[in-house]
Amino acid sequence: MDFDFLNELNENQRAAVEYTDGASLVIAGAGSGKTRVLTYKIAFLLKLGIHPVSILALTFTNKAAREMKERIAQLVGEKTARYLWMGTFHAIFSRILRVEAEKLGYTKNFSIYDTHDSQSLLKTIVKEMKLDDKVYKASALHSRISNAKNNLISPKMYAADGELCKNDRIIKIPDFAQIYATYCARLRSADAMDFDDLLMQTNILFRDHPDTLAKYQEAFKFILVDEYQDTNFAQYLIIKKLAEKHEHICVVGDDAQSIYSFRGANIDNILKFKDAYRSTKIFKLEQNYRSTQTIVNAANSLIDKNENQIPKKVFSENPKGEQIIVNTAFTDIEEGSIIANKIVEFSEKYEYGQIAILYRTNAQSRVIEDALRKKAIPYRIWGGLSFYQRKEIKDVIAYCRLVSNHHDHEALQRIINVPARGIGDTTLAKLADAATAQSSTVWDILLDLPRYNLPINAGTTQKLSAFKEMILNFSEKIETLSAYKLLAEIVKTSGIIADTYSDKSPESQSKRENVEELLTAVHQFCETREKDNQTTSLPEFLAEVSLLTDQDTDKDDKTPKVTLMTIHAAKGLEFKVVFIAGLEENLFPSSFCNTPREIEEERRLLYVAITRAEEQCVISYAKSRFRNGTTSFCNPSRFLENIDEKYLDRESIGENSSEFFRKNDFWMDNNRFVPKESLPQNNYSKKRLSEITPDKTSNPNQNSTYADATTVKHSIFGIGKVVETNFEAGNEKVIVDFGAKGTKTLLTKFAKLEVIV
DNA sequence: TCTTCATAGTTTTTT
DNA sequence: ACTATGAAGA
Repeated sequence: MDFDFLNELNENQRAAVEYTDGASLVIAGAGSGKTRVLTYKIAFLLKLGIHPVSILALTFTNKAAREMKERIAQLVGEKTARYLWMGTFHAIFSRILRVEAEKLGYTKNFSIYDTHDSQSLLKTIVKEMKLDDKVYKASALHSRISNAKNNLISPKMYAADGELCKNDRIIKIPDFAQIYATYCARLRSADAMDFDDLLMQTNILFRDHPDTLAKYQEAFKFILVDEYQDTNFAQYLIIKKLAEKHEHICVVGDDAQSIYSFRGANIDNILKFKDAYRSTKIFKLEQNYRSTQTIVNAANSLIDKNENQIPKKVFSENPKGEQIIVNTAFTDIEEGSIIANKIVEFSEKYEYGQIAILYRTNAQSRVIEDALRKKAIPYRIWGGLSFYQRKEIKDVIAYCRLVSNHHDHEALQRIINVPARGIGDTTLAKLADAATAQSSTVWDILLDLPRYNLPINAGTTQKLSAFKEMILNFSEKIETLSAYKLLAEIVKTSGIIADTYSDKSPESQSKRENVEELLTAVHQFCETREKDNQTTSLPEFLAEVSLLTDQDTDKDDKTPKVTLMTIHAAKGLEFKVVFIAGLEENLFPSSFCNTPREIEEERRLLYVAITRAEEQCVISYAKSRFRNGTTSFCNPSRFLENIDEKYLDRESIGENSSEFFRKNDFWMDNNRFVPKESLPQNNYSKKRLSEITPDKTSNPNQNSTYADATTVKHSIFGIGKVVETNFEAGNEKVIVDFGAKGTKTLLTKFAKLEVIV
């Protein structure tokens, strides 16, 4: 047998890979080849003859699962790798829950409520209970419920817990337990689970059905868990139960990279792993292959300031490398410009694709984007508003959900009047009230509308009936049509995007394209499943798509681009050059942090950010920043003091900031400081000025960001030349000649144009 | 009932 | 800045 690939591992890595006797904990420092150990271990097991379906490998994101599967496929072949149980906790256990749904009182087509659905449901409940929605905020309630579920506290247990209820009274939400109970009841009647249910219901399944548990214990001979430091109690317990029989469990993680406690992740899971599994053997991977010595040492000097951690000494034998550059900017806008300039400088040595800009919050991306666009630096953003969160996509998905599960109330509520068909809020409220009164669902009311004698006029009754018939008609085709064909029919006959055909605005255009993109995705789904001789019904597509929240749009554009993303999203990735922006108090660490424990997590977050860099790391902060509608002054982050000064190179202090401040040479525009000259070739001051005092009589081009005849690139239309620009109601419009693709009018705030130099 | 306009409230990180 | 809700007009 061919085990040559093991030679690519160092001694510790290899030991971890080859150990298959009992439980093992792999403590893997940043860049120490954690993923490699995991993939090779799975490949090793497969080559030993273990059948892929008896290996369960759990990852933190869909992307991680996908990539790991690809790498394993390279080692053992695609045909074998395909059968691995590999995916996120949520994806894997939703699969199992669909199979076992009836045991828990759900159907196999249960809906999955996303965060938005959950909060919308909570709002309804708060309203129904006539509580103050300012005291009972949906987001706060939801995170509380999420917390409870992740700790496996059911509504009953919650209500019975004196401590918890007393605490609720103290923070003035005494009715929380009741809300929680109603929320769960509503989910159940809608035949829906929220994200946290996927873990909680799995636990209930395993608790109440020992035979089922035994079946999966037997099935999964080997269990591997990636990013174990970020598991919560519900996940811990699922693993514990599944692994009980064979204790062939291997978890990999790094306590120094635990950054998801806000989601219930419990760092104790990794710190106390050896207490949970008595046979535990611990492997430590301490050699960092990714980064320069300077970067590793700087990161170490930072993380040393944390009290709670497993002792380890990560080291690098790579070249010493450059120092970490620290830049100070006067404003957030200038920060963006400094970063853009630096990228231009680096671009002689590095490709854009090797550069990443990381930040604490998504909101920070905007100014950076602006700066990059000015310099014509191509970039792509990860996260933010993802494809599946767009209105039109959510609408289409809601149709699918209602078609496969008539009791999905959030879906029904969303689309009963999309497109407008004369069924307004009042009518829906009448239906919903009746449903609550009958303790059934709106759909049940619709099925037998005349019987309930609701005060709804004949016209509306007719419309409701038509809607019901339409959905029923779709539902009838679930078995006979593929997901693609059915979805195409839904899009066509429901008229969701009908109005966008008559409208030539870029918004409608992009709506249509997004829906078409979704159709392409379904098409691909069907094709792949057909190849594997699997069925391709709509509910099956839905089951997959409900958990595909982000970053599935890897449009295979070949052009190298600078990557922008939050640090959380960057976990597990690496880049030659990493910029970390916004190192300011109240931003990083976030102002939401109060306890030392929370500060430690933020410090770990910066540790994660720094250790993404292979060769160059550039940190920056601004002295003033536009946030929440106002400009506020900020102080440099305390974490800057935490990094040993000898690894830092503080550049360009005051070079073009404080001086300008002194000279008063900046615009104070809408409470925002805009340095006049600090940005090379910038048009900000002009642009801003034009926005305050739109002057239609003057030549509009003078105010524009895009001069006439500028060559620009549009993601869809390609390369074109600017013909005309103007401002209308503060919106910048450009007319661009795309040659063969025609001349288009674009709103610059929607169309992301790149300036081509 | 739908559309438009105005106002208010809110912004950490994600499956 | 941006969205989400509410009020007024069509």
